Amino acid sequence: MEKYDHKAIEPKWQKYWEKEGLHKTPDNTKGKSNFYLLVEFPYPSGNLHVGHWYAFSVPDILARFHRMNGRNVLYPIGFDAFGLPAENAAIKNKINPRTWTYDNMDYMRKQIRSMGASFDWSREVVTCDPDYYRWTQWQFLQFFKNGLAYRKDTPVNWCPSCKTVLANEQVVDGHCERCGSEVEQRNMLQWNLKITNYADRLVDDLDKLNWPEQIKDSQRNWIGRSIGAEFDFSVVGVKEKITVFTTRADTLFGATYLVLAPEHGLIEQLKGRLSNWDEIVRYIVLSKKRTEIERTAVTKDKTGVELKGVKAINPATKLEIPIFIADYVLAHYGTGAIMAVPAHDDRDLEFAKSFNLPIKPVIAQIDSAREAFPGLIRSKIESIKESGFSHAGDGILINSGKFDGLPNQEAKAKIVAEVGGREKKTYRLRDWVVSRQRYWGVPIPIIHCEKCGDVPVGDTDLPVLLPDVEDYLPAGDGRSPLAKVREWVEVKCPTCKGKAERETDTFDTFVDSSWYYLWYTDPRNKKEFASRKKMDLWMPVNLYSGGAEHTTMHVLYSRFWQKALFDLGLVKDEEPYTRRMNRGLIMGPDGQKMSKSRGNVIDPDTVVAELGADTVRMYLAFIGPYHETGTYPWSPEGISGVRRFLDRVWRLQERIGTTSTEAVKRSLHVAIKKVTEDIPALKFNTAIAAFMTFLNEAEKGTLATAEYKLLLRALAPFAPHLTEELWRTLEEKGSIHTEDWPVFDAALSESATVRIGIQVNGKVRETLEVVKDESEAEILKKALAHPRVVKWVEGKEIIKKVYVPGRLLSLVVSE
RNA sequence: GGGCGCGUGGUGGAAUUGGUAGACACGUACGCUUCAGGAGCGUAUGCCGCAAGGCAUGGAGGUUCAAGUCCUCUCGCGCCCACCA
Repeated sequence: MEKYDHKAIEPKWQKYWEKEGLHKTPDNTKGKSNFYLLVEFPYPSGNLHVGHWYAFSVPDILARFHRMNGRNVLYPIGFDAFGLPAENAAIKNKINPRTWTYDNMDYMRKQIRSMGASFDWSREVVTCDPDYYRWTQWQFLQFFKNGLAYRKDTPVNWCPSCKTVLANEQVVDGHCERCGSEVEQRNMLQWNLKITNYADRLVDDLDKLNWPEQIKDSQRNWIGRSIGAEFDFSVVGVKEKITVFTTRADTLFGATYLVLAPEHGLIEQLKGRLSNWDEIVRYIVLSKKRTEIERTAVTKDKTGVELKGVKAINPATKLEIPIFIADYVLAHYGTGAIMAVPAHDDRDLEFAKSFNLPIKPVIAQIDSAREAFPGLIRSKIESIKESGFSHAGDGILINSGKFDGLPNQEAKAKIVAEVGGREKKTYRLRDWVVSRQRYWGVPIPIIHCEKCGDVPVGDTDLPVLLPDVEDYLPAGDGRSPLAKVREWVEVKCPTCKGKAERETDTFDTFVDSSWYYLWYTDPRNKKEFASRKKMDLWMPVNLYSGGAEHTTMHVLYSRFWQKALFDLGLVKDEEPYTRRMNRGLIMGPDGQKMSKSRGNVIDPDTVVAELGADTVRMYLAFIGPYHETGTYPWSPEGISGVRRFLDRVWRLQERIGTTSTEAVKRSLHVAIKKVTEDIPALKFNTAIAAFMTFLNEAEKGTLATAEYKLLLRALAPFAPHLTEELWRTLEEKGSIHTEDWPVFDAALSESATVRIGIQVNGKVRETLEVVKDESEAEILKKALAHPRVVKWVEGKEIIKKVYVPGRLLSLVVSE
C-alpha cells in the first residue's frame, strides 16, 4: 500500500470537485430544506493567515454535514475589497489600488481553494466590482429619499501638514502616523445614516433572537438606551435656560453646579455678562485642539473654567449654583450640559475637588439609612433589599426636602413630575457617519447643485463609477483624491441641468458589507440588488460565524440596514441572522497574538505543504470549542497528533477483513452517534475525539468494508480529500461528498450494560457494572454484597438512599 | 472606571447541564520493533502514600444525599468600551 500522500491527493480532488461543479448551490430546492451558512468575508490583505483557515475551513464541516443530510446549503465567499490599505499602498508603492486589490484577491483565491472548503465560487462577491456597488449606491439612495441619510458637520482628525483627514488608526498619541504633526479636530460636512431611529428596535428585537446572551448584551450596552430626564435650569437675570440631561433625576437636590460643553451655544450669548471672557475663549480654543481621542482618554485631571458673572438656579432647591465649562462634557451627547452631583458621580467628584465645590450627599446607603430613619421606614428598606439593588449606588433619599426617605429608584419619577422635568430616553449610540474622504471606496451617488441642493443620481445613471486616477494624494482641502478629477466632478444637475458637482466622498467599507449576505442569494442580478424570490428562499441566514470584534460594528450596522430595507418593503425579514456565533482566536505557539514582530506567526501554506489541508482543518476543529471566544495557542506537536490520526485512518485499509468484530461495530456506531450530535452543536473538538476513540478500538479488532465505508462517510466533512481518495480506492464511482450522512444503529450505539457508581456518604466507594434496566433493589443488593461497600456500611444504619437510574446509587449511613 | 467573560493535570481541552472529575490529544517515562525516522507499536501517567486510604477543578464559606457546575465573598487573568451624565 502506498503511503498517505496529501500532496498528490489534495490538488487532484480539488480540481475534480471544481470540474464537476460539486459545490454549486442550486436554487431549485424541491423537497429539500435550505441552510444558509455565512462566514465573514475577508479583506484582500494579500495573504491568508491561520485565522482565515479557522474562519473558513471549520464551518465547512457544518456545510458538508448539512449537505450530506439532504439539505440545500448555501456557503458563499467573497471579498470586502474597498478600504484604506489599498490607497495607502498606492501612495507608498506607486501602484494602482485596483491592481493591488485584484492581485491580492487572485492570490488569496488560490490559497482559499487549497483548504478544500466547499465554497460556491460562482456566487463570489467582490464589493469593489461596479456590478455590486451599483446596488450599494442604489440602496443608499432609497435611504436618502426616505429621510434616513443626511449631511451634518462632524469632527474629523485633520493633519495640517499632510492636509488630509486621518482615520483613527492613523492617529498615534494625538499625532499623525506618517509625518508626526499634531492632529487637529476639524469639522467637515459628512454623510450620516440615521441608525439612531432604529435604536429601540435594535435593542428590543434582540429578545427575539436566539443568539448567545453575551453578544446580545454587547449590543445592548453599545446602544446604551437609558431612560433619563431633562431639567431646565434658569440663569439669573437672563431669559435663556440651560437644559440638562440626566439619568439620575433622583440626585437633583445634590446638583451643586452646572457644566457646559465648551461648544455649547449659550456661552456666546452670555458673553456680555462674563467677567473672564478671555480666559473662557482660551479654554475653548484649547479644547478644540484636543482630539476626541484625548478628550475621551483617561485623564485624572479635570480641567474647566467657571463662567464668572452668571449663576444658575437649581429648580429643586432654588439655590444659586455656579456654571462651568469643561471638556469632559461632550456637546453631542444629551443636551451638551450636565448638572453635576459630586456626591454621587465620580467624574463630578474629581472636578468638584479640584475646584473646591460643595459636595452634598442626597442618597444614604441602606445601612446608614437605617440610622437616619429609625423605625419609620424600616419596612421600606427591607422591600428595597428584597427587590435587589439594581444599581451600585442605590439607597434612601436624604437632604431632598419632601422626597426624603424615598428609595432613590422610586424617587426618580416623582422628582421629574413634581419639579417639572421631562422624562427622556437617550442612547449611547450615535448616527453612523458613512462618508470617508478617501479614494478607494464606493462613490456616494449624490450631486450637489447650487439651486437644487443635494440631488440623488438617477437610477439609470447608476453605478457612479469610481474613476481611474493617477494621483492618489489627497486633494489638500480635506476632500478625497477624487476632487482633483475635474472632468468627473463637474456634471450637470439631474434636475435643473445647471452646473453642479459630484459628491467626492466615498462610503465607509462597513456600508459595503451591510448587505453582501443578500447579494449571495442572487448574485449578478442586473435588474435589482437581489430578487425577492431568491432572497426569500434563503433568508434569514441560519448561522453567521465571525469574530467578536464585529459585534457592535458590522453586525449591528447590517441589522440596521436590513431593518431599513424591511421598512421600505424590500425584504421579508426584519432580522438578517437567525443565529450568530463568535469564534475564538488562534494564538502563536507562545500563547501570544501572532505578529511579525514577535516572530510567532504560523504560515498556513507552509503547514499545508508539510502536513496537508485535511490535517490543518482537523487540527483547527480539534483545538477547542468553536463557538466560544477563547484563545487557543497553535501547537506544532498538537497538529502532528492530528496528522498521526489521519495516517492511522489511512493504514486502517490494511486491516479490512470480511467481518467486523462486535466491539468494533459498537464503537463505530457510538462514534457516529456522537459526531451526528456534536456537529450541529458546533462541538467539532469532541466529535473528533469520538473518531479517535473509535480508531483506538478498531485497531484492536477487525473491520469489514461496510464499516470502513461508514467511517469514511462520517469523516468526510472533516477530511474531505483523504476520505474521497479512500472512497475511490474502494472502487466507488461517485464522490463521497454526494453520499448520505451515515445513520447510526441505535441498538449498537447503546451499551447493554452501565456502570453505576456507589456512593456512601457522598464518596464513591465502588462502581458496579449492571444490565441497563437493572432494578434499584437489585443494585442495592449487589452493592451491599461488595466488600468495599460493606467496609463503609457495616454496623451502620442506612438513613437515606438516592438512586439515579443508570448513574449512581447514593447511600447515607449513620455515623 | 463601566460591561462581559474565564480560572479544571506538565499542556490544549472533556464532563450527558447538579450525578463516578480529568474523555480525546499533546508531552513525558519505560519497553518492544526496525527499508534508523521529525517513523511505528505497547504500557504507564492528577497529587501524596509501600499500602489502606487521603487530597484535588484559583482561594474562603454556604446550599445539597451529591457541587467544576448553584449562592455569597475574595484573588487572578482576558476581551470590549470608556469623561455617555
